[in-house]
Amino acid sequence: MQLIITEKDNAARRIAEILSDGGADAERRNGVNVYKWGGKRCVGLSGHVVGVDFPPEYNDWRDVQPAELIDADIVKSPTKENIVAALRSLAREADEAVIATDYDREGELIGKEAYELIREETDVPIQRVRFSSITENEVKQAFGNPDDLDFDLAAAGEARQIIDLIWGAALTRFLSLSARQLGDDFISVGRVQSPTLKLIVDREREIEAFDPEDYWEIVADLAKNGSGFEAQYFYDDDGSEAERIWDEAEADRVFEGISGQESATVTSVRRRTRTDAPPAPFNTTAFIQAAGSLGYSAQRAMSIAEELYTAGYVTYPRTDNTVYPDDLDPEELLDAFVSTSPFGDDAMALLEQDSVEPTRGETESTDHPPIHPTGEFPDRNNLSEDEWEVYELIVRRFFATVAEPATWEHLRVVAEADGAQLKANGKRLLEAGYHEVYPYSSASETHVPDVEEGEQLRIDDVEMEAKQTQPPRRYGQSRLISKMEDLGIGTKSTRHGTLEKLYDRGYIDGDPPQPTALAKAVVDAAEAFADLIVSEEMTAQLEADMTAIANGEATLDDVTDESREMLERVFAELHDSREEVGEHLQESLKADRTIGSCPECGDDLLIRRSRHGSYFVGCDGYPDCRYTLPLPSTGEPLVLDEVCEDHDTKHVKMLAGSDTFVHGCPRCQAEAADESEDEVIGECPECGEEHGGELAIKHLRSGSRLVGCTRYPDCDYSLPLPRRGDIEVQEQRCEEHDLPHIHILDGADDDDPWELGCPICNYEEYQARNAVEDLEDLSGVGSKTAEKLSAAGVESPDDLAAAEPDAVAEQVQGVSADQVREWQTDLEA
DNA sequence: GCAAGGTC
Repeated sequence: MQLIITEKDNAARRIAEILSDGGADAERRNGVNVYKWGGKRCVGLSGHVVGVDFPPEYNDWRDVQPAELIDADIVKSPTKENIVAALRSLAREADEAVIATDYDREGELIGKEAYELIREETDVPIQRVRFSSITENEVKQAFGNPDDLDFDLAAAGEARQIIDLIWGAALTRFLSLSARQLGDDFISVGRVQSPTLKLIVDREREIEAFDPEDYWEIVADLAKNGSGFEAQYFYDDDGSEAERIWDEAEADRVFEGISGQESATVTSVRRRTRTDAPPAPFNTTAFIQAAGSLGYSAQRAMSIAEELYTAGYVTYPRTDNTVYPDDLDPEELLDAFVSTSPFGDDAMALLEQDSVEPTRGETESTDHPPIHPTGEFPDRNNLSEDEWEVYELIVRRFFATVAEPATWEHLRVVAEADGAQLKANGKRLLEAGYHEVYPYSSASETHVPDVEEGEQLRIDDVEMEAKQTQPPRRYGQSRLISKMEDLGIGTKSTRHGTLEKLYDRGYIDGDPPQPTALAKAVVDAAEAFADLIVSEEMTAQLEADMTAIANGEATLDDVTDESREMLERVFAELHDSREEVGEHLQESLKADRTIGSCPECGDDLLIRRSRHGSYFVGCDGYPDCRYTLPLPSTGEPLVLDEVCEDHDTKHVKMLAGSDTFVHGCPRCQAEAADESEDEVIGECPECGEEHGGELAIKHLRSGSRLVGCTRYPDCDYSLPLPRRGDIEVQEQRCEEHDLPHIHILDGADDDDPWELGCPICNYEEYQARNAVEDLEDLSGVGSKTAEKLSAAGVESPDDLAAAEPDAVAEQVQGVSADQVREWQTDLEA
């Protein structure tokens, strides 16, 4: 039997299809898909299935000096047990193996990992095939000319793994230990995350150091016949054009001069035609950027693209390539859209062009094509709105890459008034070209009328605007990702994840991301003692070393030994500064948690964590001062820059994924609760009859509101109410529970309140909805299936776990008993 | 529990 190994299941399926001429069957082994036909088996890995780490005796951070990690052994162990087991068992049945992982460095290393696992089972021949895209031609060609694994290239990848682990782990542990941050809140550094963080911190430093300067600009409204347009004053500044006037008296003088004139005389008219080339095919970075301008975060854009890829609608979304491969026939792909809505007309128009010649970007690589639609067309109803919007972006980008350039007419008019020059730049779209099919890049025109030299233009109005120079802008997420690409740090698959990591570590917050005091302290410390780890130079050096290993000019040991020596020197320096570094980090951690000063003793008011893990606001003077304020029980608190004017206290935001909300000033929240009175609305269903408990609308000091029993804490019956909006009790009462209906006014539109209805009914509906949503979250239960299940009485994961598989299969069309058993196994896990 | 790199 011949065993074929690919990097992912998707590639395994497609290669099996090609090599078997569509005759392959799929079976499962250890939960892994295996495709079989004739004497062949094809299995997909899931990227790396083994990982590097230190031996277990190095696991205790307190027991091991961080520097000891530098010379510690490094062991490889399976990270995907089921796949490794499937591979081993297939290997025992094989009499030859072929490695068909991606055609790049990491693919070669993943191939070597598979090679070593197979070698532990058998000594059958193992070959390597390489192809740059999974098409019939390329794949058959590659399998007809197998080669050997490139162990030097794989070793280059291993050197990276080792260096990243040693530097990252040793320095991360050092900083975490020095600041006594050992729990979930450890302080991390790494070859990619730290230079990225430094980009953000450096920009913030520029913004903080920025000293704004005053300047003035003068704009005149000119008119020819009835047609008005704006023209801006400019002057010659050492051969270049300048609009900003730095001296107020000078600005006044120019302003008065122009204002005293009735008209301006045209001194020059220049017309130019400019072509505006269509964009290059999408690589990951360009895609993230385009999705970013539609409002998607980098992470969200990638996760939608991955779903579209898994569903078969778009190609692999992780790619650097910006040149379509030869085997992509653009006309054939356009054809696939001709009969679809809403793309049919555009596809037809593109096919009618004289030629369909795609644009080419700068990077051509061998692993995956640029992101483009596959031609498999989704049913719009099966996609969420976001998925559809991103799909449309990818389709339209493909359209744009095969469309004609746009042409613009630029018209520049200069007129003179009182010796001052005024300019107007007009822009008119002559040929829309690719803009017809790609509405995402701006095609807006600026109107300037046709004029001739010597013509008089009426001056309708003149304005002088006082302005200030602005600090540089913070980098947005997609800007950071393209900056990372420019600097060569991270990869197409990891850059968006690195940003996510910086958020998780408490280094940045908000969008555009803003660094915390901790982030600044980490960058300070690294700059002082381990400059390399915050510099893109580390990656550049590593790349050069890896190239040398791949070319056989250096060995893995040469490179890793040298790197170990450099890190030894870093630790020699760090040794004496451990306390100083730790103190600086701790001060910054405290600054990030400080919201103001204590109203009772004036000490710092901090966000603290109780022994049970819940957050609250407490005084730094504890135990002498016992002032506290509660915080909401959901989410992680984040201190905002915004300050409450009444209490000189910073606002707090609670981060809880999609339930994130701004709590505001904790003192205001507590005071509002103290001043509010409970409003009784009915009898407590739990203890009303027996003890006379009543239900009341209550405001808690933590900012939450609820309908709860007046006998609390003897009776803890309660129903949650929304955190925001005015609560309005209605006349209308619920017949079943004898409680008044409730409306929530969010202030935006008082005529259209949120009609909550009876609080008990509302809460019951809310719970039922949540249960069905939990059902949908189970892998394999789509929203349609969840609907059908709940119609059959299976309304929550608990119901499903308790259900009789055969009975469910009988009641719900399209669901088998085996399927139900599989869900039940997942539920137990 | 540390990194970065694959993949889901």
